[in-house]
Amino acid sequence: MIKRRVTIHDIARELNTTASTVSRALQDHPCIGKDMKKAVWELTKKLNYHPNFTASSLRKGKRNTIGVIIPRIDRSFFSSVIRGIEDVAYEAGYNVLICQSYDSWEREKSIVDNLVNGKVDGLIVSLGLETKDYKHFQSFQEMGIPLIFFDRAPENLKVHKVEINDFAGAFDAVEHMINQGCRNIAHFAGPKHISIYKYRFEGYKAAMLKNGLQVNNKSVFKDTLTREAGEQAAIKISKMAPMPDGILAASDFSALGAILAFKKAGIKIPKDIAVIGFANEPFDDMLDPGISSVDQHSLEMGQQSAKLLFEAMDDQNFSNAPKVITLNPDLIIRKSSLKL
Amino acid sequence: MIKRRVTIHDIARELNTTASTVSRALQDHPCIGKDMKKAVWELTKKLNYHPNFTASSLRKGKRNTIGVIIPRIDRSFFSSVIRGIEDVAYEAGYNVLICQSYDSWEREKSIVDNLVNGKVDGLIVSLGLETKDYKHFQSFQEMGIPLIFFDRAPENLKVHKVEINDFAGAFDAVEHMINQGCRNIAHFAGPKHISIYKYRFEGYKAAMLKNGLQVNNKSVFKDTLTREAGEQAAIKISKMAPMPDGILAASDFSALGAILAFKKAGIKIPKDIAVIGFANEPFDDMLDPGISSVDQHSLEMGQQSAKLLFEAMDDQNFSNAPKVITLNPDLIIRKSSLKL
DNA sequence: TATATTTGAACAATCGTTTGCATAATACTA
DNA sequence: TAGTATTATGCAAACGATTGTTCAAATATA
Repeated sequence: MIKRRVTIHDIARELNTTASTVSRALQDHPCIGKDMKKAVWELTKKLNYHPNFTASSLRKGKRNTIGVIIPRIDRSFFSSVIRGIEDVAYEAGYNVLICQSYDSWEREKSIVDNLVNGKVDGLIVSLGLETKDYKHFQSFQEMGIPLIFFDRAPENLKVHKVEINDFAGAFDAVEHMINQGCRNIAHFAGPKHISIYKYRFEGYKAAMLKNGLQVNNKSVFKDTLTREAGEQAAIKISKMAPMPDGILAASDFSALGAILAFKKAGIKIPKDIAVIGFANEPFDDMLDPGISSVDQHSLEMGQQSAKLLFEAMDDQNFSNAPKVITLNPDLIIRKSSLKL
Repeated sequence: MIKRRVTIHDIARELNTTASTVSRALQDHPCIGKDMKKAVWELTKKLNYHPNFTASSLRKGKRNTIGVIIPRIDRSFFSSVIRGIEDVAYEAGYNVLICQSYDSWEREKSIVDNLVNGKVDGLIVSLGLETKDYKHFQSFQEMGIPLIFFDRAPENLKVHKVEINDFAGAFDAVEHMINQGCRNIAHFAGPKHISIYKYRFEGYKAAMLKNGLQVNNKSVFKDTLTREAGEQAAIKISKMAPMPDGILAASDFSALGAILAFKKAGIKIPKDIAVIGFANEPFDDMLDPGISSVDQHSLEMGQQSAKLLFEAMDDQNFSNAPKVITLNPDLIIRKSSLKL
């Protein structure tokens, strides 16, 4: 049984004044006298008054809420990004609305459509794996609601985004393995239509070529992002002759799957084969051997995304010049890649 | 540059009718003629009309949004619960507002105060570690906004909650270790003022006593929930004589810390000492040995919490009889506790 | 004392939808 | 033909806060 809320009108009636005066008093408006303010403050306490946020939002045309769309929240990368976002939003007095696309284009579209009706003042998105066109974000843009992408961003589109230098991350990881004596390095790739995976692949190739090493097509495993896929790939690798002596995985999960499969097969890591993953998931540090990985600064990515969004919301003309923030990844070296 | 939104008045003007007719047409109200409906529908498409959610919320007194307060989101237990909540909410056409208390009483209070102004139609909470009184939730209750707790719920308070049978979880885990030959089992406990940790401790004691085993005060490690605390405790344990031959940790993280410390010290798991944790974190399955753990059905906990909240929101008189849903934990047995 | 200035507060419109009630037009019954 | 249903629509008042404008009283100035 929801009780009728106390409103500023109730306060006004009790004090023989009007709602506008009460409203101004609550905002500490200079035009309101000291006594009146005091009286209002005291009565709000007494009556347990809470301003109606919806009414205020409607009048002010601002919801103080930002939306976040991610594939799913129970992935440490994403939950960590959200932590960063929520943190910045909280400081700014904003709330965060979370939506999961589950990598489904259908659901992503339905979420965007649901959010476009003024529920949020801005939106932060990491695209689902299925998403290849971005029409559903158009109405958002048309409404003039600021939009920021992070990690998985649309390619060839002038939008604000926060990303890491995936090319450099992959490049450095591969060079590190080469320095450790690897000469025949395999790659666990992700879907090429997603730019982050494309760039990781490019970085891998570039490092190989720069060091005079061949990229063998057989050593590039497509769509190998999950633990299971990593296991399968490892089984194939263990049967190759000559067997690769290093792997750059585009995901920590496939790196994990491979490592566990190798262990089972009696293949030594890093002695027989070095492994480096991507994302620096918490478990990298818990395993033996620890998994070397490219840290994506997920927390910072969230913070930067939120900050960029707030900039865009503050500055009306911000959208004219899409801003791209590129974070530098850090190669976290652990035992899985230390041959020397 | 936010453009002025198209409103039902714009639609009405164009069609020489009124806003109320447009509104009803959009709702497919039986009182509106077919032709008019069609005309309205077509014009909304053409003008790219999106209903203003805030205005609708204000009028209907309903926000279609639920709030969630958790200590922090980048813990797989919590992110998994939220996944469950968001899932159920999405199906019901509700949005989810996420807030992190960081286990701070101060912040928790500030969040609750911020949410009480009608931002949400209902609230799901897992308390912060610092929280010992629940006054800040009172205004929420007074407003008649349904409130559900999960996992960390207030004790001795008649509130709706979803919890697992922590007593049974701990009890079963200890009996399992006893069956594996353990006789001197230690416990890594959490703060006693939080009921879940209290019950885990009780379950541990009960299983010991039932099997004629002593509970040694020295074997109960207080506030040992983090990886670091687990490491410290393991170091102490390794110096005890006789050394315990089993540990029930109230957290997977302290179990992890202990296992890593034991490994370093050359103490064999489970041969020298068995270890069981709590929460069945994803990493339990990745380590060698795998960590046995009490699964808390986090996803289901989220789903049930959301469902319970929706029940409470539907039924005005629901609050009269606080409902408690208790999930049965599952003991997931892995190598860390298999001596036989 | 008359006028100008400042201060404090009231009036009323507005944000965009929703909805109870009134009304007009048409169809149907007696 | 009058009277009753039925159908389709308009009118206007909400929802609760915000804010530009107006107005009255109090104070200061000439």
